[in-house]
Parts: sequence; structure tokens; C-alpha cells
Amino acid sequence: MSTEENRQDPRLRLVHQLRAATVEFDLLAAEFAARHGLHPTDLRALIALLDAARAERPVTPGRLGEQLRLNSAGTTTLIDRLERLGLVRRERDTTDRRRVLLTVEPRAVDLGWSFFGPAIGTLLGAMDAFTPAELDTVERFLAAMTTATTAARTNAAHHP
Amino acid sequence: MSTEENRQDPRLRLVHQLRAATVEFDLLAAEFAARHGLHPTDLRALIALLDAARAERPVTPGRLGEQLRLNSAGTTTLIDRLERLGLVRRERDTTDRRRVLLTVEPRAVDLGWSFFGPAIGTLLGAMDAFTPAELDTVERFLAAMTTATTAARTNAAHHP
DNA sequence: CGTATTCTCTCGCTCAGCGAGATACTAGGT
DNA sequence: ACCTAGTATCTCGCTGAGCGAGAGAATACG
Repeated sequence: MSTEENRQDPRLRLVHQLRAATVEFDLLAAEFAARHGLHPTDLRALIALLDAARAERPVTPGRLGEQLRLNSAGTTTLIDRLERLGLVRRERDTTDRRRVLLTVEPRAVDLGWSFFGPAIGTLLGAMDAFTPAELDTVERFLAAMTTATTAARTNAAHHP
Repeated sequence: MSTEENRQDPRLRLVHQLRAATVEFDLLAAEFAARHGLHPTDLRALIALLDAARAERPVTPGRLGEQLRLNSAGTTTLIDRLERLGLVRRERDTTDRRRVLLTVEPRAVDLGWSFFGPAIGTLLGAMDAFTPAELDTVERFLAAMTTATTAARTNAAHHP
């Protein structure tokens, strides 16, 4: 996509590849968002909500806003937006009536699959060129990179 | 980070890992942006500009806006912002005087390295746990995934 | 009970990005 | 030379995402 230099260190080349993949993923997400009149934040929220739904974890506006790094006002607006689009529903928690529980509508699940389904299919297809052992290596690698990135991030956050 | 289910298909698990890595990268970028009073778009622009500078490719507002999917008005505002921060400079192209050429200030390069340098160092360190052959496999894998994602994206774009 | 705490929402504001159009320059035909 | 079409950037006015401050409602805790 961007530069086709003859990089020296294979490890640096990998960092670059990793970033290229990230950029491509983000572009795919942006494409999806734009097509459905969603803002980037809406999509991030939707993904978080679908993840939580699959894990049967209840989600409140507070938790969602925290995860997306929005303040409470922004979170309210976000949920208003998603609710207006019929993607999510607010329900008062019966045990703690200060809280609101967010439930994703079936429409949201369908929407997610309609777009990411084919994309995931393409990815799975491309994985056929690799042996199980190789995929295992890649999985370890990705896990290591994720951990390292998290470490770098929290390091940076604690080191003003 | 999100769900810790016992997924069946290792390939699906990999898709998930890939997404997790992407999310973590984006969070790191957001952390950097927030710390320096940059908007997400500013950071994307800066990365594009630094890439172009390293490849010695000249960048005009038009090209930049195209890459970031901004219209001309938004692009002008973006460059105004970057210029006000002293990260970039506008210069009229002498051969085609309709054009403006953007050059990144040394300050921008320093800024980028001050943050991503340590992060990249952490990533490189984490790669020491893998053999060159393994890293080679991972590189092929990432390239395949990037290509597949691009394909899925342009497919979706052409299939309204 | 009263007081502090927690969770969500409202209000007013700032500013990123959009659409429409202005401006300035270049290219090509005649 | 001139007129027209095309290209690159910028200006203006507007919409709306997200912020800070704080209100309102429910719970926890002394």
C-alpha cells in the first residue's frame, strides 16, 4: 500500500506489515460505517456491544463510555444515536434502578454479520494456504504483539 | 482484552487475535494523539506525511485529503491545524503554482519517534522469542491477511 | 435517617468535517 | 493572442460529535 523500500531488518519489516494490516482493517471498518450512516464511534460501540452480548456480559452506558473513552455526555448522545437507528435498546436495571442496561437488537447482529461475515470468509479462505502448525505460530506471535503493545501503551500512560 | 471463550475453530480464533491486535494498536495511537493534543485525523495525517517523507514522495493537500477520505474543506482545516502546531509547512509548487507542497518539520519527526520508538522497541523485543523461520511465516501470513482484507473491502465497495 | 457516592442525563459550548462555491492557475483548441 | 475547460486550493456557513459542568435519581454507609 504505502512504501516499497528494501528494508534491512526483517523485524522492522514485520512491524510495518503489522501496521499495514491494521490500516487495512480500519479502512474496512470505515467503509462499513460510511455505508450504514454510522460514525466511527458508533461502530466501535457496536462491536463492543456485540462482543459483550456474545459473552452474555451486561453492558451499561457507564461501562461502554469507559471502554470507548467518552465522557458521560458523549456516551448518552452515542446511545441516543444507536437507539434511534434501532440497533440498541435501553432498559432500566430492576435491581439497581440508577443503571440502564443496553441490549443489542437482532437488527444489529444481522447488520454486523452481513458485512463482516463475507470479510471473515475471505480471511479464513486466505488461511488455507497455511498449515495448522504455521497458524499456531502466528497465533502465538499475535498474542505476543498484543501484549507488547498493551505494555507499551500503559507504560506511556504512566510515564507523563 | 474482550472475550475469553473457548472458540472451536483455530482460524476464527486467529481472526479474533488479529482484531485484538488492531484494537490495541489503535488504542496506542489514540493515547499518543490525546497526549499531544492531536485529533485522530491529525495523527493519521502525520503518519501519512512521515511515510511520504521517508519515501521522498511529495505530498499535496489534494493527495493527503484523498488518502484520509476528507473533502477539500476538511483537508484545508486539517493542514491549518498541523501548520499551527508547527508540524508541517506549506510551500507553493514552483512548477505548477496551483499546487501546495507539504513538508514535515523536524519537530514532527521527533514527535513521532519519541512515542513510537519505544513502542517499536518493545515489539522488536517481543519478537526475540521467535525464530527467523517463524517470523518469515508470520510475515507471509500478515501479507496474506492484508491482501484478503483489501479484497474484501473493495469487493464491498463495488457491491452496493 | 442524613450524607456521601454512583449512575445517567441535560444544557451550553467548541470545533472537525461537509456542501457549495470562490479563486487562481494551467492546458488546449481555435 | 484569447476563450473555455479542467484542476488545485481555499472560504463561508452549517451540522453535529464530544466536552465540561452540573442536575436528578437511586443506592450505600455511617
